[in-house]
Amino acid sequence: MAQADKTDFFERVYALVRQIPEGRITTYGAIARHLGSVGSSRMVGWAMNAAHSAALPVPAHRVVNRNGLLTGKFHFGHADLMQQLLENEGILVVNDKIVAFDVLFWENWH
DNA sequence: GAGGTGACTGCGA
DNA sequence: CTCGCAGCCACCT
Repeated sequence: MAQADKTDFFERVYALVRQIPEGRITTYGAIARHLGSVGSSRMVGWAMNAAHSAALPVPAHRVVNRNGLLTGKFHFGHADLMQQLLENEGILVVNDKIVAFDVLFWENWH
């Protein structure tokens, strides 16, 4: 299976994000930590950038920063799109920030 | 081959 | 509480 190298890195991120149930969210640090690279949190965000080219849809709107702030909302094509997607799943967002984000925080990968 | 950038995080002042 | 700096790894020019 020596076909995917660094591409596998993105797939790992996509896999984790897709495993997030509807109405739940996670953080870049949690994903990076699960990947085994806590300091590579930036790579997680970069993987999301490639998510736009992903064959399957990646609920990147469920991924926010450590503060629960919609940092990547600007990359969804529209600044309010990410918030609309979250609200559409029952997640309340105020000031581009997720309410009770620590409660909705998904980290069941452990 | 080298430099710069980036959807982050943590710690110090 | 707010602001600034350094670390991290992959991609782009």
